[in-house]
Amino acid sequence: MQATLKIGELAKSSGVTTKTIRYYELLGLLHEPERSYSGYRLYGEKDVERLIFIKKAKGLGFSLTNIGETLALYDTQQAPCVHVLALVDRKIDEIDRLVSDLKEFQDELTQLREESSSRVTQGTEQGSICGIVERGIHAQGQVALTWIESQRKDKTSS
Amino acid sequence: MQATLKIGELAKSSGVTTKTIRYYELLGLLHEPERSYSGYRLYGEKDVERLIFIKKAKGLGFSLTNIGETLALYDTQQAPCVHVLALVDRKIDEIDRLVSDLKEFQDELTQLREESSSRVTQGTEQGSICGIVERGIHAQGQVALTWIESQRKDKTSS
DNA sequence: CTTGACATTCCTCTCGACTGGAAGCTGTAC
DNA sequence: GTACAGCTTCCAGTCGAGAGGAATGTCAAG
Repeated sequence: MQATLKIGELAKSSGVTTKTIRYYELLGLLHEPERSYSGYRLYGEKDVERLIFIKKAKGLGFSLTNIGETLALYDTQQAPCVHVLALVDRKIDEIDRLVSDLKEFQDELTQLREESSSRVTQGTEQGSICGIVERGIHAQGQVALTWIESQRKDKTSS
Repeated sequence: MQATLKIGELAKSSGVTTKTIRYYELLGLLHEPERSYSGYRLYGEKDVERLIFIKKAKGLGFSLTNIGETLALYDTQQAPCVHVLALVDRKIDEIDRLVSDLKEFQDELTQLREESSSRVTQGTEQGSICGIVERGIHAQGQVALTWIESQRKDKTSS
C-alpha cells in the first residue's frame, strides 16, 4: 500500500481531473488520502483502479451517490448484512431490465433506420450539407448542427 | 389529427408534469401545439406517444438533446440524407457497446455478491438495523441511509 | 356572479456534477 | 534567489433538467 502519486499524476493515470478527484473525495467516493509533510495528497495504485471504476460506472449512467453505495460495499471487509445483499440483487436485476429496455429501444431505431434508408432517393442533394438539416430540422431550431458534437462528448469514454 | 387534450390531460395520460411538458416545448422536443381560442395548449394522441417515447428514452439514460435529435429524424418525412443514417447507425452501435459494458458491470456485481454472501455469518446482528451501516459505512459518512431512497427515485420508471 | 380547478407567462430556485478562479504554499531548475 | 509548475483551500459559476411560485386569465358549477 505505498502512496506515491500526487494528485496530478493520479489524474493523468485515471483520466479524471484534479478538480474532480477532490470533488469525489468531498463526496466520500474516495477516502481521505495520505498527505505528504507539506500537505500534498498522496495516492496509490488502488486509487487509480477506484477512479477508473467510478468513471466506468458513471459512463454507464449510474449516479455518484449510487456508485458511492457500491464502493462502500466493496470497502466493508466485514460480512455484509442481508439488507445490503438484497440491494445488490436489486441492482443486478435493474441492469437486466435496463439491458432489455435498451435492446428494445435499439430495435425501434433499427426499424427506423430500415424504413428511412429505403426512402433515400439516391443523394440528389449533392450541394447542400444535408437535406434534412435544411428542410426538416432547421425549422425545429437547428438542433442538428450540434448533434455530432453532442454524440462525441456524450460518450467519450469506453 | 384532432387536438383535444389540454395540457393537464396530456400530463395525466403520459405521466409527465405540465411543467415538464412546457419545458420540452421550450427545448423543441415537442412542437408548438395548437391553441384554443383562449390560448390553452391543445394536444392529440400523437403527443401522448411522443411524450412516452421521450420518457422511455430518458429512462434509458439519453439526454434530452440526444432525444431531440432522434425525434427530429422521426419528424422529417423527407428522405434522410446519408449523414443522418450514419448517425443512427452509430447510435445503434453505441447501444451495443453500452449493453455489453453493462453486462460486464453486472458480472462484476454478481461476483461481488457471491463473495459477499459467502461471508454472511448467519445474521448475528439481529438488533441493529444493519451491521454494515454501523461498522463500514457509518465511517464513510452515512451514505448508506439514503441508499434505499436513491434506489427508489433513481429508476421509478419501467 | 363568485368560487375553484385549471390554464397562461415569467422569474427564481434546486440538485447533481462538475469547472473556474483567486490567494497562497511547495519544490525543482536555472 | 527567483521563476514557474503544481499543490492547497475556498468560494462562485455553469449546465442540464426540471420544480416552485407569483400574478393573472378562463371556464364550468352552484
